[in-house]
Amino acid sequence: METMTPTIPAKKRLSRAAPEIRARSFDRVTDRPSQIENLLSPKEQDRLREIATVLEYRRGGLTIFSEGEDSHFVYAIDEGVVRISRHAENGQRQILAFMVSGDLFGLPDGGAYANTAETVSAVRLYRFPWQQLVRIMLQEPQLRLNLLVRVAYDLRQAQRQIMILGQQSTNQRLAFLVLDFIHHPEFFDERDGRLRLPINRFDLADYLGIARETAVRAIAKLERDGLLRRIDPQTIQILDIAGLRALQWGKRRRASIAAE
Amino acid sequence: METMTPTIPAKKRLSRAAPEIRARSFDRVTDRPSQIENLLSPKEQDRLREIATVLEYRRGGLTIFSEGEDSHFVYAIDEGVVRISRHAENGQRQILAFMVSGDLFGLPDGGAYANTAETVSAVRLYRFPWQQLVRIMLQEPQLRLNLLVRVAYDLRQAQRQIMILGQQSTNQRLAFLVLDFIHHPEFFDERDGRLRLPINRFDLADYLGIARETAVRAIAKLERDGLLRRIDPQTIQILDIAGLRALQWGKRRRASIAAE
DNA sequence: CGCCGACTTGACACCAATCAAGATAAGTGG
DNA sequence: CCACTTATCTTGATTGGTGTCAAGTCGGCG
Repeated sequence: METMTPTIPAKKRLSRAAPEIRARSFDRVTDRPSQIENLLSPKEQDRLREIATVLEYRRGGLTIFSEGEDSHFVYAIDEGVVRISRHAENGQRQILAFMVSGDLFGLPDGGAYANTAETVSAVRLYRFPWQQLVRIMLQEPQLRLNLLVRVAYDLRQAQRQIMILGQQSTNQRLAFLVLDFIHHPEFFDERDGRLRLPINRFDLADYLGIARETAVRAIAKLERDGLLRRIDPQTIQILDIAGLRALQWGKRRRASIAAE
Repeated sequence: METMTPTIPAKKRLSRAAPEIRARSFDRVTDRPSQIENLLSPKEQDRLREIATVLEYRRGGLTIFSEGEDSHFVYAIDEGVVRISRHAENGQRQILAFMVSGDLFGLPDGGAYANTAETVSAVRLYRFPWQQLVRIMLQEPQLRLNLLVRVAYDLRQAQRQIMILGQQSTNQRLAFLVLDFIHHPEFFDERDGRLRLPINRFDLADYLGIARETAVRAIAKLERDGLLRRIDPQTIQILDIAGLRALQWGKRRRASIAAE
């Protein structure tokens, strides 16, 4: 819920007078819970439950829907992890987001799904018929506004991902991913510092926009630096959270001089 | 308006049985006009005009708002180009999008702007007080739904940018940018094939997530390959659109074997 | 036990970031 | 209008990072 509103130094604004020099600034991490329960009144939740179907996927690797298919349903995750991806013509896959419990996905784009959704682990989710959802929204103004808030939140997250892919080095990207997962208690055990990565190296690489081997090497690098330790391929122990935080916003290879 | 819904070959879906091999697929380019006029009825446009203020910025490089500032207004562009960017703590800047006439920006995120908006050229835009806009939306259900559509569209665009940054090579990214601008008649003259790039190399690089010099070299490369020709730094002549299209989805350095 | 898939590490080539320097264009003031 | 300043664009040389290929290890499962 940390909606930080830091002040920005006006004099450090990028101006014509400081050419080819970038202004020093900050990043607002829009990192707030996205539980559907937090956004809906009990009454609205009841309305939704009436039209919801519970779906169970017993293992990972199953397709919920594919990009280009006609879209009739919207989904909300009750438990498990789902990957949202998009494929290029040449077969390249980019994972746009990992969805966890409480997240919403499958909003239609011109009647069709824009992305592909697949299970990463066993998943239980709610399925809402889009047409009925629209009908309810017409009656419940607040619900529609909440949906807008959700989409706006997803947009912020996507923009954050653009920042990471466009500006951060491989190691920094990995630090982001690790720190993101740490916020989910279902994966991170605070007592022993162990983090279970629910995704394999392949998905991890396609999410960070790097090659599998590079992802492995990045993990090995963080291990050499004493920031974490590999227990097994799916489990790591976090040794230095502060160090990870320092890494994620530290200087990049592509250093840009701040306007002083 | 090209809402393509290509069929997806079901057998080429990624499966556990084909490990470490990525499925061949496609990309749905959600490339449709985003003119506010197309989405609103005359009546709704009138309601909006009542509360709108027209702002004029005489040159580029001016700040409309900065990330972290309290947000009270939403903006729509009538003419000119605006860059939406976000800054990291270490001073790195990522340009998230270039907004042109008809585009909407400045939606608040928890009462504050999540991004920075600056003029790239002389700009005329409409400014809407957020509070009044919310009031109108409560009375006009359709308007709110339209706003949702707009945000959903922006989300698709952001996801497209994630794909480009995560999967495409430098030359391919440049091809994307060029082909995007070609769709805007205000920049591209179909008769002589001349395209005026309204942004400088610095902005271009920060948008594509590369260094300035790399952007220049990428342009030089496309020129050597006969795809375009530099008239002056801000103007290029497109010589081979088909070649650019082939480039943007062609094989990447990070080649992934398609499941055949 | 043998197979297969996921993970890991090494070698190498290539691309892109960086540093440096120069060329061109755009303002600015006399 | 010109001299001067400044910003932007461009190219070269160098180095580090990362994709790719190849090989090997580990663990699960039949």
